[in-house]
Amino acid sequence: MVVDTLTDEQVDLLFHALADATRRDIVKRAMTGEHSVSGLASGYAMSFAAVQKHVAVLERAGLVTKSRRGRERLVRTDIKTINQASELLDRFEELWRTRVNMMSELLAQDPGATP
Amino acid sequence: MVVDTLTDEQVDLLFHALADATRRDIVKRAMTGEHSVSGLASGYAMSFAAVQKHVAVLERAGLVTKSRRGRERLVRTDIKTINQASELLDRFEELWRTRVNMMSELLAQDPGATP
DNA sequence: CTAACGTACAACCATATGGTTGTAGATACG
DNA sequence: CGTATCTACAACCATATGGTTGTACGTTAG
Repeated sequence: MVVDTLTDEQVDLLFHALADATRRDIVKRAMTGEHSVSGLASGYAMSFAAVQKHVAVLERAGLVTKSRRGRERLVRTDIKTINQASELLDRFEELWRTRVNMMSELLAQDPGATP
Repeated sequence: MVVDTLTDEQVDLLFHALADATRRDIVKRAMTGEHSVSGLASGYAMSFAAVQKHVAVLERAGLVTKSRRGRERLVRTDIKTINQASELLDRFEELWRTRVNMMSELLAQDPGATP
C-alpha cells in the first residue's frame, strides 16, 4: 500500500500543517465528518478568520477537504493523507534498519579491519 | 510501546522540524551515525551557519543528538523520536477508526431514524 | 424583499523563520 | 608556539506565519 506520490514540497506542507496544535485539533474534530468552518471556529479562542486560515493550511496539505452544504462549507479529514505521513515516517525507520543491518554485515565480514 | 510523554509544544517542534527537506535529509544522513556538522554542511548549497541552524532545530525537536569528538560535534539521529512521531499519526488513524465504528453502531442500532 | 448568517478575502501588524556575514573560542596539527 | 579547522553565536535582512479587523458576496430564513 505504498503511495509515494508526494513531492518534497507536499511533504513540507503536510508536516507544516501538522506542526500546530490548533490544526491538529481541527483534524481530529473533522474526522467525525460534519463540521462547518464557523462551527469549528466556535471551539477556539481566536477569530473566525484565523480558523479559516488554519483550515486553508490543512486543505493545501491535503489533510482536509471542503464540500458545500447550502451556505456552509463542511470540513472533513482525509484519513489517507494522515496515512501517507505515517508511511513516510515508517520509511525513515525502515531506512534506519537497513543501514544498521548494512553496518552489521560490514563488521561481521571484516572483523579485524581496525586493529 | 506507547510513549505519550510529548507535550503539544514538543509535537509542534517535532513536526516543524520535519517540515523542511534539508532537515529531513540531514536526519537520513545522520542515521548512519557519524557526521560532523561541517561534514553535513558540505553536502548542501548553503552556508555552514545555515546548516548549523537546521541541526539546532532538529536537536530541539529531539530528532538528533550531538556528541563531542575532539573539535568536532558528531550528529546522529535518534530513531526513537521518529518512532514517537509515527505513533502520534497512528493514534490519529486509530481515533478515526474508533469514531467510524461508533457511527456505524449508531446507524445499526437505529436503522429507521431518518426515513 | 430584507435581514441575518456563513464564507471568502484583503489589508495590516508583530513575530518567527531561514538565510547571510562576521567574530570569537576550542581543539588539533606541524 | 603559531596556524588552520570546527564550532558557536550574534547581528542583520527578506520573507513567511499567525493573528487581527473590515469589507464584500452568496445563501437561507422570515
